[in-house]
Amino acid sequence: MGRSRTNPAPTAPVTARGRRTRDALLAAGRRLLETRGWPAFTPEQVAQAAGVSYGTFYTYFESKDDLLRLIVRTVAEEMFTESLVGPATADDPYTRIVESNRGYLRAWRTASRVLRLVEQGADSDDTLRRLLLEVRELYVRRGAEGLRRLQEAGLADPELDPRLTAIVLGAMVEQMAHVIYSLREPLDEDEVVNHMSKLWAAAIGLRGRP
Amino acid sequence: MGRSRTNPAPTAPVTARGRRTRDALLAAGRRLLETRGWPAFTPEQVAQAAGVSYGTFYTYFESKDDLLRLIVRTVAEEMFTESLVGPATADDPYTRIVESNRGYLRAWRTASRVLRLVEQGADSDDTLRRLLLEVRELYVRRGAEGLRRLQEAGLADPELDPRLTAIVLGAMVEQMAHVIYSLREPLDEDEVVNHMSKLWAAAIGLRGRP
Amino acid sequence: MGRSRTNPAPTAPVTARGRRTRDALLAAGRRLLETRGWPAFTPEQVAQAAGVSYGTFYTYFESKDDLLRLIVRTVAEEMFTESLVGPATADDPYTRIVESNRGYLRAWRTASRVLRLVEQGADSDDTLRRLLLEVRELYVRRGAEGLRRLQEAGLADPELDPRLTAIVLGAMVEQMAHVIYSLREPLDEDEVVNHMSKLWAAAIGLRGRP
Amino acid sequence: MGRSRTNPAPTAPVTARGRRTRDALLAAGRRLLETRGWPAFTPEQVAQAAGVSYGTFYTYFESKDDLLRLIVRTVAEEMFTESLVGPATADDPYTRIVESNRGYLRAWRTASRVLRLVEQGADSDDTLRRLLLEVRELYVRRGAEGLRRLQEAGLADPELDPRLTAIVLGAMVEQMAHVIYSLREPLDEDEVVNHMSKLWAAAIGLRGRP
DNA sequence: CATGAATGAGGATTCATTCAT
DNA sequence: CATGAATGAATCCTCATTCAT
Repeated sequence: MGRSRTNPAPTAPVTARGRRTRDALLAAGRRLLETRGWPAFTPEQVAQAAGVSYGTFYTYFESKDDLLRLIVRTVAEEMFTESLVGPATADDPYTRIVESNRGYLRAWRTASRVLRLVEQGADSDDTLRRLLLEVRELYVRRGAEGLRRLQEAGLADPELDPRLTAIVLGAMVEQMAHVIYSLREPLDEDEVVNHMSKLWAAAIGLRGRP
Repeated sequence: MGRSRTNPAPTAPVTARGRRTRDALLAAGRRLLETRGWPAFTPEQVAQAAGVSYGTFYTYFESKDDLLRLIVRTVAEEMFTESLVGPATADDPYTRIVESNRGYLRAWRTASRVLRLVEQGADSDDTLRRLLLEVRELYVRRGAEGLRRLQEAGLADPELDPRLTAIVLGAMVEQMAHVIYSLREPLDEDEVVNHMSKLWAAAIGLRGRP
Repeated sequence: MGRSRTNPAPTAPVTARGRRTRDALLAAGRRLLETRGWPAFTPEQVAQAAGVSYGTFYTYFESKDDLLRLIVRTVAEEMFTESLVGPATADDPYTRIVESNRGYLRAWRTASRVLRLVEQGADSDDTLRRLLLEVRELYVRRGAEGLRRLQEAGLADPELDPRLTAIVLGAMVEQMAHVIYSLREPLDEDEVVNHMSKLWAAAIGLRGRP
Repeated sequence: MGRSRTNPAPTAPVTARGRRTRDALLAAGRRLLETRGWPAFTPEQVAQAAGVSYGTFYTYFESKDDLLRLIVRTVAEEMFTESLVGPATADDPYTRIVESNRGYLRAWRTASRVLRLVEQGADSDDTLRRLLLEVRELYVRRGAEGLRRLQEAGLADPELDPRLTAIVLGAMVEQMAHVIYSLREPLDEDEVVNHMSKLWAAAIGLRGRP
């Protein structure tokens, strides 16, 4: 990390086999990072977990940092994608909050570990930091818009600042994902989702639920 | 061959000078950890930052881990202490919520960086992991009790599970501390405190505010 | 933080080149230990003596201790092997004693330095200590059996306890190897062998020599 | 060890208290060396074992090597002294051999550990090496003279070279001391002394015993 | 003299990266 | 492309010795 680069920049794999190897390394790297944390995230262990030889790592990645960036990008992309799923499955606003919270919680479930790992690595360059901020921003915006729409429909307290409210909501859900999935506080996911939704509905003064 | 530690474990400093040096090392270690993260937390850099020579580090700490444990303990203790400050400064329940949120936010402000750093590596040290859990538990309990009292006084929604509610509240505040102080989202502390309090008051159905 | 070994333990070399390097390291380690003693036995010096770079040491050995164990095992095995050479080359019992003493002396010549070195540090490694005891035991048993056979054939004093006698004999030869080869007392090997044999033959009351 | 000397040469203690402290350090150093081996022989541990503070070590000894030299000299002197005790307590030559062997064995009992430790320390300067050789020489000479006297009195095989015979005898006893006291082979001291004596008497063709 | 803190060179080990085959 | 060996800077830790009080 942080060494000066002298490696030849690996080119994209051209053969199918090459692509498979590369994918295996990516997957192995991510799995290691998620399950065994930063110390296990070494080129050697990644290669081994992917079932290829040590040196092969550098056939596909310029450096360890290179792989890390790619993993984070992948995780971020998944979160972007996930955030688009079923933007309005239900009619009932409360049910939409529940669904949104559940989706949000699950998105963080997958990503939380990796993202937190990166967040504190002082090594992590600014590209990553900005990427993380973008991911958060996406969710914030989505939440803010949802609230605005409710306010416009007269279903939520019109005094609340949508953006700030969404930030606070996002913080709550993100940290709960960490509490449940990483710290392993013995809580039932469904119960938490329901509770958070109930609290949130009350917090924004949601009208229109039974 | 096994080496089995022949040197005695470092003892507490006897002279004033020793105490000063030790304190300087502790402070330097904590500062480094907070400001420059894990990679900067090396005995060499800590010693240098404290203005003493390399080996002096080991006059006072058995190992790098030893110092880390002490720092985390210090941070945790500060949070315990801070949690006791002014348990009931105000009569008005809403004001109490505001004050409590402000205190909570500030407690995490100091500790958040260090505690998150440790959280990741905490796989390897159960002592620390347990300490972190205790700190969180303290805040959870305090929040749950506050809510219960409000419920008993007929001032809050009696249906809410106090513990779960407190966990969610804690998650919100802790993560907001991170968002504000580490990610440096440009938010005004007072505004955030007020907003969180307002949301929370509504969430628990607080009665008795103007 | 505990660190808990993330790198895999070194595996046996796969290529011929690897085998050569590993052998060179083993040989260099042993040579250093024999000729320049414990303080010269550092991974750095071993690597340098083997003509490879510093880190290569750890490609083949888990640690300095690991190499030491291997060396001692090698030395011990050589002694086991050597102890089997020509168990009965001569008919004449006296000649057999001479040959046995010469073999014994030479076995210790090679091993003495290394084994004594380890004997001191052996507090810390029971594996090695036991190995050393086994080597000695092997020679003791062999000597005891030889004596018993002579006694049964009516060629040696039947009153002597075979085991104790063999221990004493072993002690004599082992220490003479040290005196000659390590302390460099200027003595002729042949002369010493003959003298020891003569004394020993008389000591056990050997009959049947001219 | 082996550092260039910049220390002021400690002077001999003038006060009684000074002498006591110095003696305590010497004793502690020797005890540590004998009982816990080389790794425990550090200035710090010696000071601690002597009940004085760390720095005091250097009030009395120029260096760790300095103390080591003094210890070895002390041990050597004891062996010199011991070798003079009762040079002819008994009339009977066999009894004299027994007594001599017992004395020899015991002398090595005390010294063996320390002397072997020093023997292999490549650090140990030539002064020590020469001292060790002198100690051995003393015992060799004594043994050789004893044998010569027996030969002149017609009580021992006149063909034996006295010096070589004494060297071999010395080797046997010295190593037996090691086997018994350091390797802790479970042997009875008296039995060993008697057995060695019997063997030796036969080896030199001693006449004149019952 | 005694004390306890300070020093820093030296030693063991790790691991990201490069290289020869 | 793949492989496994080689490299060496960086890191943690030890300990003999020096120094300030």
